[in-house]
Amino acid sequence: MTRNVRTYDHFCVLSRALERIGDRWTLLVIRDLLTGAKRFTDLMDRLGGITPKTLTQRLRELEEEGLIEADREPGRREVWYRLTVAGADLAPAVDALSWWGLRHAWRPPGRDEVLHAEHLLTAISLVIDRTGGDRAPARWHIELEDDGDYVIESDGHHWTLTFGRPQGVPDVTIRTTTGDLKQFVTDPTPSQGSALGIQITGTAKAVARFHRLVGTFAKAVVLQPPGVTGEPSRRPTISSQAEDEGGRVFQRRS
Amino acid sequence: MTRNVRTYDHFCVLSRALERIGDRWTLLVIRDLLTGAKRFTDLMDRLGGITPKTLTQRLRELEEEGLIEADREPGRREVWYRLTVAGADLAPAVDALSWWGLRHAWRPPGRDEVLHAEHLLTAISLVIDRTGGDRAPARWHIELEDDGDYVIESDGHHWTLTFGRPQGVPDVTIRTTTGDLKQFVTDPTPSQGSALGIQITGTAKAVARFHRLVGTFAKAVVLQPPGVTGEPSRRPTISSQAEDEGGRVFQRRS
DNA sequence: CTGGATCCATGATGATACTG
DNA sequence: CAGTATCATCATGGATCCAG
Repeated sequence: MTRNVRTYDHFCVLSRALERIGDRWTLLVIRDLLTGAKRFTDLMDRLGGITPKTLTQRLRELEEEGLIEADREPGRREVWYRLTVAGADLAPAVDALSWWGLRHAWRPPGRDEVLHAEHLLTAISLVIDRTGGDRAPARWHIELEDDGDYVIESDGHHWTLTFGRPQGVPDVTIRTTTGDLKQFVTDPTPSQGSALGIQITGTAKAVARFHRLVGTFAKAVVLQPPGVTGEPSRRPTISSQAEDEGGRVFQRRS
Repeated sequence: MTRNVRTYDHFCVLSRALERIGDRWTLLVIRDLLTGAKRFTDLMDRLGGITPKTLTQRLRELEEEGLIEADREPGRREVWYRLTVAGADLAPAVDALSWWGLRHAWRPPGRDEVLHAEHLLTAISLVIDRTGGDRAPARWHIELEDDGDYVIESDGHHWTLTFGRPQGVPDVTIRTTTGDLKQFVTDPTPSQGSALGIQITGTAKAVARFHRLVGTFAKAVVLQPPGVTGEPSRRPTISSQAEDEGGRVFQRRS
């Protein structure tokens, strides 16, 4: 009798959590739904390499466990998947893991790696939220000609990314493509924006703030693939309070 | 050519993190090392059901990725595994996932589920840290006759659990066994402590605070297995700011 | 006893093609 | 658009054995 690989049978809150969201792909599905409801093919686009079989299986499991809901309207082909409150409550955990990944598992994009605009924007939002002290309200509308609309905004406390058109008037509107956006964030200056033909509109002050804050991301991480700007960097380049000092060991928290 | 199951090949910080700690058992190993260095068999004890083959593999992977270090002193049998700074930096992510598990994936202990004292104490520390406003400094020494020493303490900002004897003088000392501890936390009153023969020493004030804070855990969760005190509860019983209201759906964060 | 290694079985996942 | 179906492969579990 082989033990069920999907459970741990421990009396432990972390084991319980991992039984629900610890399977391969699961947390990536949650991540993509945290920015807003999506269709099956929207998720397939973002989860490059997943097979439809696996995605179906994950969606069914998540639905059964009450983390997502499927919106199947009769007479409509599309099925929209969205998080329940329990699912959306994973946001702090997803953010904590992403933040760790940014600092300790960073590497420049590989040659054959899929880059979806949403995940680049997620990383930008995360860096702006966690490294800058600037949390004053803002709303940036990013229109990607090849991938729809995104909104990066701060409510005065936190920066978040959402998929879809903005609710309310944006301070800054950016119109470009995924490819140009990727180029731009490595050097988010007005001149680079012009060179790439990116349309950025808004008040001079708001646009300057946009450039400055996106600059914190460019400074924080290395986007160029190995060989373009020098040595590949497998070491983290972002510092936090208790940062690596070359393998020194310590004992729980700071 | 089958794709490597251990990578995602996405340019995404969460994917990068999950490639390192997303495998089965990996985050549970991290969790057990977050409370202090452990030996192979210490980990085997806590990771009930893991095979030595899998544990060896996980330890090698984590060592290679720089998240743990193995302390192999010549002339000594034991190998001590401990977190590097990069590994210990996973603490916020582990805590966030555990906290989600406590609220949304709780269930009473199953009949055949392994309960290790360390994981019960982890959950207690987490609840005290996140639900109470009481973060004044404290140091509780828990001596388990069958499982060594633990310390739950607050530095004035956060409550943490560590494995091993306390550094400094504890405010409260609790001497008992794993089984009695499990019984006690369901009803952490002085009378129940006496009935179980648990030795609790310290000033009256400190001991009263201990009982009160452990009581927040008892009130927060249901420890009894189904049938003992009534209906099984698969629903979470702890409330946080944005709590489930029966499947209502919303859009990213609160 | 600790700290593993080995062999085989099984189930989860991937590749590819196809369908209502 | 939203999946199913079929086959192949790899990770994990069970059981057992072993060296210092």
